[in-house]
Amino acid sequence: MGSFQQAMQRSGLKRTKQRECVYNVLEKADVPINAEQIYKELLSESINLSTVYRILESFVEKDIAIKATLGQSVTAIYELNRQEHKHHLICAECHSIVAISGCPLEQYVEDLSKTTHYQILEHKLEITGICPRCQAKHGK
Amino acid sequence: MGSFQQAMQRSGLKRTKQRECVYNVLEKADVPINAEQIYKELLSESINLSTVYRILESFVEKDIAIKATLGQSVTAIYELNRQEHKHHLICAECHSIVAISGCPLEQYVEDLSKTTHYQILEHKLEITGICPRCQAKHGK
DNA sequence: TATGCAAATGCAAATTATTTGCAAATATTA
DNA sequence: TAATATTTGCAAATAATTTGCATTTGCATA
Repeated sequence: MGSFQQAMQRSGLKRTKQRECVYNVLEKADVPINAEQIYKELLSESINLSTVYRILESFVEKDIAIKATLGQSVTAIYELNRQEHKHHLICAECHSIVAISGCPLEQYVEDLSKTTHYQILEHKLEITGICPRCQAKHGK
Repeated sequence: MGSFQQAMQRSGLKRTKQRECVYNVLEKADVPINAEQIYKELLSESINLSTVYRILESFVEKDIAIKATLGQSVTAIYELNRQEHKHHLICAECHSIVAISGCPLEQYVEDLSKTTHYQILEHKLEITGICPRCQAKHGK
């Protein structure tokens, strides 16, 4: 069974063409994307933008997707809730997002839990910089 | 000299009543706040909301303040750019924010810069958990 | 201390991101 | 296949933020 079908089954959401389209776009994206980007990706399917928003909302509600905001941007971004824990590198100029492999914080978070007595649930690390391409633009 | 006056002098921004008001609100806030909150705080001064936004923009431009978004919220929040680099521990239940002393990422960020060829500017770490007090509530 | 001018502000209107009401369409279940 | 609760499309509403433009103000300098 496809992972979309599984997700619908577990969550109790109906298996519609629109949900499948949005799911597929999220699945093939390797960085978080916003509603507008998903909508544009699906122009040929002529899904309504408000439907995209509603689908994303339902996905977040059911833990199928994760909603977040990054940096100074005020646009919500979404990604499939894959188990793997990931962080991102954001370019301050072109706003491109790159995933970083590995998490430098595992041990730290464990220690922190002991010293603060917080029950740590999750963490988010955002690193901002200038990507090599934008640096090159300056060099010229 | 007040730190507002200093900030205006260093940045070259004019020292206006409105800027001083916004600065003071930011200065006395110990967590980041949004434009609407600042506006409401200043109702008695009757500053226009768009002026608040413009002032915040100019502060961010001049590194007097820092703009960010947190979690799933799509509203920008602002805080004075106090030099100290800090991370925060956020309680998922009572939403209290606690500052963490020390940064576990200094070496990591330096290494990352070498491997990715990004010119790293800054980073933000958000740790979410349940604070001891909220845990205790459950225990009962 | 007055004056000129760029910068800053207020106000209203525009834009962008997101949400909502409602009627029509569709998936699921019996 | 019919019944029904869910989902979608569309248009309009709302929330957050930005912009154009006329007016005001801070500050340099005469």
